[in-house]
Amino acid sequence: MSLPRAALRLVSADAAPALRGAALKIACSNCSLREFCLPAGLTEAEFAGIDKLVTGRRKVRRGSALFCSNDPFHALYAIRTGVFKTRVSASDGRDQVTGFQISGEILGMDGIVNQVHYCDAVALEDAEVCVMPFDRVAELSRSVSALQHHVHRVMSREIVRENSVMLLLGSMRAEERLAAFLLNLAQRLHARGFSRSEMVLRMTRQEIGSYLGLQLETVSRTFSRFAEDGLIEVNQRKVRILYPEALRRILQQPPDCL
Amino acid sequence: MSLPRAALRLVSADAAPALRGAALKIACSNCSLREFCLPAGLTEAEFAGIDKLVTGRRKVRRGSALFCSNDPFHALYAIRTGVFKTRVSASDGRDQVTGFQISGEILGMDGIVNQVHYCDAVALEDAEVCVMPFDRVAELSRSVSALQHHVHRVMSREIVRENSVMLLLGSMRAEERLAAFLLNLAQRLHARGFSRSEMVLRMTRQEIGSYLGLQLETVSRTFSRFAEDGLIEVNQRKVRILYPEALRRILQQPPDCL
DNA sequence: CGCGGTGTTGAAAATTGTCAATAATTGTGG
DNA sequence: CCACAATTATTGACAATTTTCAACACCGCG
Repeated sequence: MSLPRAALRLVSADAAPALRGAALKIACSNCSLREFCLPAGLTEAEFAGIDKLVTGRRKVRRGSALFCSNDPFHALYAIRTGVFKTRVSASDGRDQVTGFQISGEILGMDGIVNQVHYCDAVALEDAEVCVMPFDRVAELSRSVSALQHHVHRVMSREIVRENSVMLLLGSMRAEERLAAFLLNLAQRLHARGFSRSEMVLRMTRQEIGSYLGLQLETVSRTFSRFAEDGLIEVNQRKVRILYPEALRRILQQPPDCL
Repeated sequence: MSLPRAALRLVSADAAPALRGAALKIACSNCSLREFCLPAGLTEAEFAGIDKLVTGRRKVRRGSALFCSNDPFHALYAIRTGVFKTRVSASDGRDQVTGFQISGEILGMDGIVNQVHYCDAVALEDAEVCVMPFDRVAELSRSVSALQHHVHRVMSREIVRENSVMLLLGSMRAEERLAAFLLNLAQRLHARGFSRSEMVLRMTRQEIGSYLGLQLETVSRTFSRFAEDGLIEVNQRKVRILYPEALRRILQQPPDCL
């Protein structure tokens, strides 16, 4: 376990105002999440600029917020470690989880329009993010068109993601929603090198329910039904997908297919 | 009323292939929708560049698509006249209306990520849009930072809008959904100079239902209930809001307030 | 004038929500 | 390290909203 210890030292060094080498400080160029956060095919010179995008890292303890609704907006955040949820609240206190974000994904784009955040971003486990002040992002994208295009793509991807959540919320039944949730999460974890079939959920049934527009009891029951039918194994937060094709089939069945 | 007549002549001139002055062709600087489509506070010189953003206009007949899912992406579209719906489809044919767009609003941002459109944009009445090839938008925003910021804002605004639709779909009951729909549409129409209370819906009950995650019968019944309660007057597509405060109150009531 | 698409309304069915009780797990403090 | 409290998860019974199916009315257009 020497590597984590080194990482820890690096992090605590980050916090200190005086630093030896800027390259060591925060090196996107060496980051294993590069392919998720950054555009591909940058030149050396462009990388040098990009490395200056990230002005620091920030740790967020489980349960606390990276930012909240109405907080002033000044930066985008790239998740290094940990899982977040984003949520919006109605005036009467009801809230809606709008997404779960994992390493390599970007948080904060909701703040650009009004220079104020619209949602809360809460860590579901101890997490760390890279802070990218948005004025730097904007400035650098004026000269590095690969970065410009990347910013456009990341925002467009979020629009498309939300489109598909709207499809889920607007026209799927409980089983379909949960199947879509599990397949999507497994796919994103797998892209990051985790198991294709096993996962440990970092969110509660209530949070899953909020995201899927269901009550927590319905989520729990649907998990149980999937388990009974042999599609998955569930033990609290530990989920193993046994028959991904069956889950995919649930998604594609119109409601009147018995 | 000499201005409108001039505008009309301008429009018909646009249709002709041979044009005298490019400045006359498509003049964002003179467009009454400027405040919706474009950044505020541009210099003369910047306007000159912006006017070159729009390469042409395109008419879309009622019922036909401006673009469809899987169409190659190359432009954003600013709506001049008419109302559109956007919709996404599941593999089994079910579809979900993801939004209704009116004059001054921007279509096509879903296409940026994969250079292919993710949704369909269908005109609900005869419509006309300004075509803004995206590579021009990108290039010009590298030099005109007000435009760059505007593009970021428009995309962020769409992310925020979809967030609030997720809240609607995930945690509101039928009455709340319809109230939110009516208030939102009325507000957008009013910002464009239409009546605050009277409107003619361009979409069917089915389309409203799809957008709100409800069946068309539920939409119809909820309209009738609002009318019975004196909140609105409904006659087919003609709707008049009588007590906007009551509609707003419906939105803010938690479901267990009787 | 009639036809097709659209809208309204009723009755019954079904999915999901609500309430409640219990079990399992996690975190905390002694 | 154990025990207790608090949070989270599961399951059942019942209620409620919404969907489904069906019949009919309305409107606009050819």
